[in-house]
Amino acid sequence: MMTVHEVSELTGVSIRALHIYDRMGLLPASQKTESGYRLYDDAALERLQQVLLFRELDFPLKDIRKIIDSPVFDRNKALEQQIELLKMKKEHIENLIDLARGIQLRGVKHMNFEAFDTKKLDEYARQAKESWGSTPEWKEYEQKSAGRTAEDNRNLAARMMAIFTEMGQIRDQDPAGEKAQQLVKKLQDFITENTYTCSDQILSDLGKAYAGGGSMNDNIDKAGGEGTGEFAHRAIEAYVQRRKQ
Amino acid sequence: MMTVHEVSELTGVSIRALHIYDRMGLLPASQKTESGYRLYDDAALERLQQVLLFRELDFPLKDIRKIIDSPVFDRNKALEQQIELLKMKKEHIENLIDLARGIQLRGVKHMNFEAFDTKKLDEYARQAKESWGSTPEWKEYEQKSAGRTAEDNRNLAARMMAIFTEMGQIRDQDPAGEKAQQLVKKLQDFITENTYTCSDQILSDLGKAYAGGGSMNDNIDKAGGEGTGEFAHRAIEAYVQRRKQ
DNA sequence: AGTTGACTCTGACCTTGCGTCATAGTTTAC
DNA sequence: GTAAACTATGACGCAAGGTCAGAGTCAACT
Repeated sequence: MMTVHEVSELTGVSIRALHIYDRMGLLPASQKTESGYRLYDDAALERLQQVLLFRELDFPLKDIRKIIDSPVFDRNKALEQQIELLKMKKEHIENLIDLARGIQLRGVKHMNFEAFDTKKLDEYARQAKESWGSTPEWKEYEQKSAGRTAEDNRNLAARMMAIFTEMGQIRDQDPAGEKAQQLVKKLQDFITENTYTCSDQILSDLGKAYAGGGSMNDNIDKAGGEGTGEFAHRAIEAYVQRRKQ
Repeated sequence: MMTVHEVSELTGVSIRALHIYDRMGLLPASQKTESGYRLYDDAALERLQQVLLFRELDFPLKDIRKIIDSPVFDRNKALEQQIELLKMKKEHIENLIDLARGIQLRGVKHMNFEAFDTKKLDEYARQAKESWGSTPEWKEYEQKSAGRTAEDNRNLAARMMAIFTEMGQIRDQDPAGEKAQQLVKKLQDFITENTYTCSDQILSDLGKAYAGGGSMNDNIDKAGGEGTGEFAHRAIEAYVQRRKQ
């Protein structure tokens, strides 16, 4: 657990910015002390890394939040897009260097402004944003979450984590057992109710993230104890397999 | 002469931005029609190119104006700095690409935020800015121009140009002749009075810019007729040489 | 000559992403 | 137990425009 100061030192993000990111839900503090001090864990840092990559690409913070919180968010897809955009930006800068060198050597008489043109880059960024906000799942999520405050969202997250805490309590039992299967159904219903229709396919995808070693995994293990994410993954697989027949 | 629309199309700068740049003196319209429409000539475009290079490097517009209008402004020095900064920016982006690739391949467990660090870049940019604002000439200029409005500045520019118009009228005569030499002295005094103490050395440097084929040259030729810049250059050289003895 | 459509002007207000106090409570270290 | 260092909230300020609104201008077609 790190304080704002420590996070700020480590990442170069100002304390003021952390306040803002917290309040707008872009990077909520993982926890708060009784006196209201913000504390951040590794999952938060991981999220911050994502945020900073998007920020570097001049995405509006609201959009970043939307993208990262999108029900269909996929880190790898995001990284690919980010790399692509970074490459375009690099190219853009190379063009500017060439332009500046050209002026140095041959004077300014060319009047070439193409190097400043960011249309391609902007267009790609627009597409990238759209790719997160135009799926049916997202539309549904938008509707259901309209008018929700950051408070509400934290509340929902807490209720979701409560389910994983329950799972954690039986993680030494059979993932295909009745209690575990009931909890999986409870989870699926909860997601459907509060975010978007959670098909078995989507549930299965989520399950992979729960055990994938990412921030999801960490969060879940924190709620239910070491190995809960892995357990949830197996329980979900059993659930989905059974329903296939 | 181009309209705002045309300039906007050519350069990608919005019309609104052009309005703002005009009002703040960063990029004054070269001329206005009776009805108040802004018109831009090639010298303005040249200046805009400089502005955009600095803007790309996230220099505040006010600083850009200061730098470009600095009595000691030197296009080549500026270009060198810009290239250096662009190279650093490029490197920064390359680091980010590496970071993103690393996360893709090996997961996020490294928690490396160094790639986001812009301290080196910021520091260099700070130095670059300072290098324009810390010469004695600049300090003097700051004092003399304190409280001057954009209107005042245009006025001064017009009075300066009037001197070149006078020069233009005698540009078929001897640059070392009495009339020409009087005008050079008038110019030197005008600069000393309104900007900073214009030593013979500085005057000589300025003279080179007047004939160098840049925007200065263009502006002067526009005020006094083709060849006036060249004439001014020679007149100044004669003036300075004579005073050396 | 009149009208239409595309431009342009100014001015006022809105927005983003913070920086900068001010004020007040909290924790840590000696 | 007190100083020094942190932290929180809130209010305000700022840059660099975007976005109308209201009004004038210009070119072109009819």
